[in-house]
Order: sequence, then structure tokens, then C-alpha cells
Amino acid sequence: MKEKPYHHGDLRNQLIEAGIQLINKDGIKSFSLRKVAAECSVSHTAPYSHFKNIDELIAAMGEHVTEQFMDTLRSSVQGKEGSHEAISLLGQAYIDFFIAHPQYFQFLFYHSGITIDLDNYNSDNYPPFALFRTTAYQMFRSIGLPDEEYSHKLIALWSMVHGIASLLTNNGVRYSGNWRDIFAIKL
Amino acid sequence: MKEKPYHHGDLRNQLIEAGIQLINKDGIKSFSLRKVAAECSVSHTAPYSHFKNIDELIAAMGEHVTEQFMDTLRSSVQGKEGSHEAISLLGQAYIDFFIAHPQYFQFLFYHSGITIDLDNYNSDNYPPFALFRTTAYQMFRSIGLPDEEYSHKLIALWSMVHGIASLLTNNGVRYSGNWRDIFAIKL
DNA sequence: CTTCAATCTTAACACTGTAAAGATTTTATG
DNA sequence: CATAAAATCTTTACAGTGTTAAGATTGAAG
Repeated sequence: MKEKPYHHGDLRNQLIEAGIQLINKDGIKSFSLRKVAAECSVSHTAPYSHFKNIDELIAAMGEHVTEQFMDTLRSSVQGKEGSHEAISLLGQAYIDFFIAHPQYFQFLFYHSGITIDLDNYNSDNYPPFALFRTTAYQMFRSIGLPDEEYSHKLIALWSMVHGIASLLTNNGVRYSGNWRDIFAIKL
Repeated sequence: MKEKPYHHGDLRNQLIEAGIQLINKDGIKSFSLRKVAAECSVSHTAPYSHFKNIDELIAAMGEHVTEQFMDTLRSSVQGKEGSHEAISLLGQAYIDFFIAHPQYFQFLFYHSGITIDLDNYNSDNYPPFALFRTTAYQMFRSIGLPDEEYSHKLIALWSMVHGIASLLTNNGVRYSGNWRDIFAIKL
């Protein structure tokens, strides 16, 4: 019902696509509902038939980008699950994704909608972290790390990878070396 | 000349102060030049006598907050320079600062004005990183770390601390443990 | 065919940043 | 001191923003 409207084709999906394209071009700062509507050749209030407000559109765009992100992450460790280098490959893929799409970091984390509870293993709604965690745990087990060190090591690795992505895109950090060497020293 | 105007007292400084207060209250998203002007009981175009545009005001606010940030960081290692725990204290202070001011992370790194070149030791314009680097190097030297490992270890530590601050404030990560335990496992 | 709900447009409102022109006051100049 | 110049602030105006309300158009259901 929401998927196949009548008049314009399927405006909802087209708005999401055009919105993401606009993010990639100019970033979140100059994002505008009216620009997206114009890009779809539609009046500037038409989006309100599909989204309650601009935040809902951005949220839908975010889900779409996150899925794309997850596909990249999954394929980076495909066939190597449980191997020693899996977590290293995953970390590099995490960083590479944001290097390839410089606007996505600011965009994805612009809203604090994401919540990750590190104290509770079953309560995160951020899929990339869930994948990162399971991959890390497999590696910890394979190297015989004591269980009580799992949580500390996981957070250290995760914040380092996420921090590098933040520094490279949100901030203007430049580094010509290989990032994998950086977080590999901790494995 | 810019410091002591005639009419309103010193509007420039008052705009910066009111702006920072507004950031602390509502965050960067709902920040507005006109609100700041109104808070200073002045017409909404008066700021243009002191700042070329809204970005220049925000930049001035950012410098002010960064100075405040630096004071906190410096006092956290005062008298303990060169000690083994200095870098740990500094990292914790770095994180605590953004916990105490949840809006500052998004605010400080909203503009990509900051540039840090990890390949060139003398070309960063982000004072907190300079302090972090010298403190880390002192520690590396004191534990007899080989020189060629300095750069890797520095980046690993720095991105981890910065990443934790990002996760805690920009994103909705919750963790009841002690963060110092996390990045202490790497020293 | 008629009814109804979903979708889209037009019009309007409050808010935003910014530019232009003019008024006011401090500072500099003769 | 008087006058000119510069700095500061106000008023007015304009284009752009998100959002709401009312009405038009169209697809599907009865």
C-alpha cells in the first residue's frame, strides 16, 4: 500500500534515493526537503504524504544506507568467518566504507537515534555493531582469550575503528599509512 | 578596537558567550543567529558588524570552547607530566569533558575546519591532539618503546579515546564500566 | 457508478541567513 | 573645538527553510 502509489510511480522510494544522492553531493548541512521534492518533480509538500516530517525521511534514508553498509561489511568477511584475520578485514571495510562515502558518517550519526547498550548484549539496534561483536568474539575464542576480557577488548577495538572513521571523515585527519596496521597491533 | 566598542558594551564577546550557552541548552541543530542576537537584546543583523557570517561566529565560539577544553586537559596531567599514568589521566579527562558537556562533540566537529596531518609532526591546528601527542611520547619513552612504534601506538590510542568520546555523545552508547580500563589495556 | 481513502497541489505562516541603506555614536583629523 | 571618517547598530527587504490547512485529483472498493 505504501509501496506502490498511483500517480508519480513510487514517490516514497524515489524521495529516499534522491535524498541520499543529495547527501552524497552536498552533505547533511545543505540538505533540504524542498530540494528533494524538486528533484522528484513534485510539489514541496508532497513528501508529507509519505513521511510525517523531514526527520522521518532522513531516518528512512539512514536505514537504506545502513543496509548498504551492512552488505559491504558482510562481504568483507564472507568465507573467512572465524578466521584470525576476519576482525581486521571487517575493521578495514568499516573504515573504507566511510572513506568511499565521505558524507555518510556525519549523516548517519547526525541524529542520536541509534542506541547501543554495551552492558546488555541483546539490546543494540545498530546492526554494524552486532556484526562486529560476533566477529570479534569468534576471534577472541580462537586465540583462547579469557572470557572476562572479551568485553574490554571488544570495546577497545570497536571504539578504535569507529574513532578512526570519525577522524577521517567528520574531522580532517590525513594519514598515508595503512589503518589495518593500527588496530592490528591490538589483536 | 574590536574588543571595546561603544554602544552595547562589548557585543562581540557577549555574542560568543550567549552562543555557547545556546549550544549547551539546545545543541547545534537548533542554533540560530537571530536567537543569539535576541539574547543580547540587539537587532538580528547587529552580529554582522563583528562576524562576516554565522560560520565565523560559530568558529569563534569553537575557539573559546577549545581553550576551555585545553585548560581541563592540562590540569588533568599537571604535576604528573612524564609519569606512567599521565596518558591514562589525559584520556579520561578527554572523555569526561564531553560527558560533562554532551553538546560539545557535535558542535566542535560539526565543521571540518580542523585538519590533523598524522604524517607531518608539525602541522596540526588542533591543540588537544598536540598535547595528547607530547604526553604519549613521554610515556612511550619512559617504557622504552622502540621509536618506530611510536606513531602506530599514538594513532591507536588517540583514535580510541576520540572514538569513545564520539560514541558516548554523538551516538547513544551506554556503558557503566570505567573507560580508563578500556584504553589502559593498550599501554 | 458512486464513495472513499490515498495522494498531490496551492496558499499561507513563522522562522532562518544575509544584503542594502540609513541612523547613531565613537574616534580621528585639521 | 569642529568637522570628517569610521565603526556600530537598526530598519527594511528578500530568498530559502519546515510545516499546516484546505482543496483538487486519482485509484481502488462497494
